[in-house]
Amino acid sequence: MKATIYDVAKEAGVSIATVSKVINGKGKISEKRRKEVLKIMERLQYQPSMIASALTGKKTYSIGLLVPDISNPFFSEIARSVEDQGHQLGYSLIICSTDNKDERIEKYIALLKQKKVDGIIIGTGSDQLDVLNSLSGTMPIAAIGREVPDVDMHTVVVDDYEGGRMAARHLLELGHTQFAVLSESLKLISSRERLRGFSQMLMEAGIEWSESMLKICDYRVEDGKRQALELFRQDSVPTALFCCNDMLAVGAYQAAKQEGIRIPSDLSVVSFDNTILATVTDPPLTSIAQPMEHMGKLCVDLLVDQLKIGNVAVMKQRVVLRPELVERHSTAPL
Amino acid sequence: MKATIYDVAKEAGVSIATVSKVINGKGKISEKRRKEVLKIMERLQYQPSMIASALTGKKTYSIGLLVPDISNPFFSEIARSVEDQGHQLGYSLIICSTDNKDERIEKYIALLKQKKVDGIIIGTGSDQLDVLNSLSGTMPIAAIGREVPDVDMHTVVVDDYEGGRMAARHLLELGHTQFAVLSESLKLISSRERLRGFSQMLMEAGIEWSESMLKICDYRVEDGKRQALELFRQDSVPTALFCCNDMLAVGAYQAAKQEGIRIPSDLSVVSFDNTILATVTDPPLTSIAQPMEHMGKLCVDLLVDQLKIGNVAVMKQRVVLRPELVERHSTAPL
DNA sequence: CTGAAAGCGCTTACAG
DNA sequence: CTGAAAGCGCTTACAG
Repeated sequence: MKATIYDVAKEAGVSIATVSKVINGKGKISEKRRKEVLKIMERLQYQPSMIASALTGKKTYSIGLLVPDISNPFFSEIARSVEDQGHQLGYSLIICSTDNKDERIEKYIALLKQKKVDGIIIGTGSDQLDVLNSLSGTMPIAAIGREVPDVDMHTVVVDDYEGGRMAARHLLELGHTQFAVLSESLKLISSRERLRGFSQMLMEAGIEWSESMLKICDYRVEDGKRQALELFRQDSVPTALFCCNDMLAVGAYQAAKQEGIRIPSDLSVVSFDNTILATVTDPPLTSIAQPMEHMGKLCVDLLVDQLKIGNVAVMKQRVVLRPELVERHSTAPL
Repeated sequence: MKATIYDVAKEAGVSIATVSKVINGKGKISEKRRKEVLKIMERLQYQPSMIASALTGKKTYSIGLLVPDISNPFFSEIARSVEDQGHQLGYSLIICSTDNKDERIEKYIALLKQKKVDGIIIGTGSDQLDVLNSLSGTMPIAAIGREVPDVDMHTVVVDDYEGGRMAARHLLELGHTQFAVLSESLKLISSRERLRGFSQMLMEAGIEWSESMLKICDYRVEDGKRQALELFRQDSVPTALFCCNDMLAVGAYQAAKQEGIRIPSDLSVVSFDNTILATVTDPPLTSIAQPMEHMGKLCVDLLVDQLKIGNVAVMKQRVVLRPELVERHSTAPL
C-alpha cells in the first residue's frame, strides 16, 4: 500500500497535523522536527495524495484547455506552450477538443466543473455565450486567441487588425494591385478584424477592392482549395492572395497548382498564424506570425494570478500582442 | 454554494447512502424514491464531486498521455484519437510533453501518480526503463507507437518492419536501384525495424545497399535537411530515399530544393507516418501510413479494459497493426 | 428497500 | 511549537 500521512506521522512520532505543516511549509515547526519528518517522508517514499488535498485544500492544480481540435497545428502549438507554463507553475493540463460544437463544449465544461479544475482556458469559439457567461461567474477562465465579446475574462490575443494591415502593406510594397482574400467565417471576430485591417490598408493606399474577391471557407484545407479554385476561375485573376490562416493557404497552394498558377511568380500568398505548416509548403509561406509561445505563457500567468488572488472579480485584462511578418518565399514583387 | 449530496438527501428526505445509490445505480432502490431523488438532483443542479468520489471510490476517471511533444503533428493526431476515445468512455486526458527527457518523464509520472490517474498511455521513449518498469507494477499502463522492451504492458504499434518493406517494395516496383535512408536514432526499436524491413526487402530483390547511404538524424526538420545534404553531396547519388518519418522527409525536401534535385523526377521519396505534413508538401508525400486513429482508440480500449478488470496482472497484449502505403506524388518510375 | 456509521487522506481553525 | 478534532463530499459494508 502507498504510504499515507498517517504512516509518516506514526513513524515520526508526531501528529498528522505536524506532517501536514511540514509538507506545506505552513505554521511554525521546529527545525529538528521538520528534518525528521522530511527524512521519514523520503524513506517511505511518501507522496501526498492530491485528491485528498483537493477535497480539503480546495485546489486541484489542474486546468482545462478548450480548443477546436488538438490535432490542428495551431492549437497543438498553443497547447504546448500552455502545458509548459502550466507545468512550470504546478498545474496539469486537461485537453478538450470541441470541434467548435456547442454540445461538446457544454459536455466538456460540465466535466471540468465536476473535476473541479482550478480554471479553464478557452481557445474555442461558441455562438452560445450563455455557457461561457455562466462560467465566468463561477470559475476563473481566460481566453486565448479568441475574442469572446460580453464575457468578463482575461483575454490574450494577437492584434488581428494590425496583422491584416501588415499583410496588405507587404503585398502593396511588392507592387501588387489585384487582391483576393480567403477567410474563415466572419462570425469569428479574429477573421473580421484581419479582413478589416487588410481592407483598410488597401483603402488607404487608394486601392479599391471588390467583394467578389473575398471567399469564406470553413476551417479545412479542402474548403480552402475549393474556394481558391472559384477565385482563380473568375474573370479578374488576383496577383496577391491573403489567407486568414496557414491551413487555407495550403488549400490555395493546391488550387494554384491544379490551375497551373505559380507561386510566387504568378501569385503572391500571405497567410496568418505561422504554424509549422508555413515552413513545410513549397515555397515556404510568408505568414503573419502569432506569438503562440508567448500567448500561451501569458494566458496561463493571468489565469494563475487570478487563482491566487482567489477573487473572481479581479479586473480582467485584455492583452493584445503584436503579430510579426515572417517573410519566406511565397511573395514576390509583381 | 454548490449543492452536495447532503443537500439532495435533506431535500428528498432520505439518507445520503440512498442518494449515492441512485447516482451510481447500485443497490436496490424503489422506483418511486429513485424518481424523487432524481428530480431533486435535477432541481438543485446537483453534480457529484469527482474529487470526493475519487477519494472513496478509487477512480479519478483521468488518464495521462506521455508524448515527446504535443506540438509534433504525429503526436497531436495520436492525442486527438486518444482524447476522443477516452472521452467516449468517460475519461479525461492529461497531456504530458516529455521532450524525451528522462527528467521530464519522471517528473510527469510522479505527478500523475500523485493525481492518481487511472492509467497512463506511453508514447514517449526513455532509455531509463526503471521508471516504466516500476510503474507497470503499480498502475495500468499501455504503450502506443513505441515498443518498450522488457516492460509488461499492453502495446499498440504499427508493423514497422512491414512498413519498411512496403516502402522498399514500392520503390523497387518503380524501378529504382540506388537507395538511401534517413532514419531517426536506431535506439528506437521502431526506427530499427523500419530500416530492417527496408533493407531486407532490398536484399531479397538482390540489391546491395551501402552503409554510407544511411544517415541518422534527430527528430528535427533541420537535422533531416542537414543529413540529406550530406547524402546528396556524396559520390553516388540515390534516386530513391526512404525517410523514417514525415518530418525528416520535409527536411529532405528542403535539401533537395537547395541542391536543385527535383522530386520525384530526380529523386523519389517515401516517408512514414502520414501526418498532415504529408499532404502539405509539394509534391505531396507518398507515405507509409500509421493508422493513428485506430491506434489511439485501441490503446484506450485496452487500458480501460484493464482498469475494469482491476487486476494489474492481466495478460498483456501486443497489437500490431498493418501500415498502409498512401501513394501521392513524391515517387515516380525511374 | 433504507439508513447509521466508518472511512478515504488530507487541511484547518482552535486550544494548549 | 504541537496535537485533537472536525470537516471536505463521497462510497461501502453492515444491520435492520
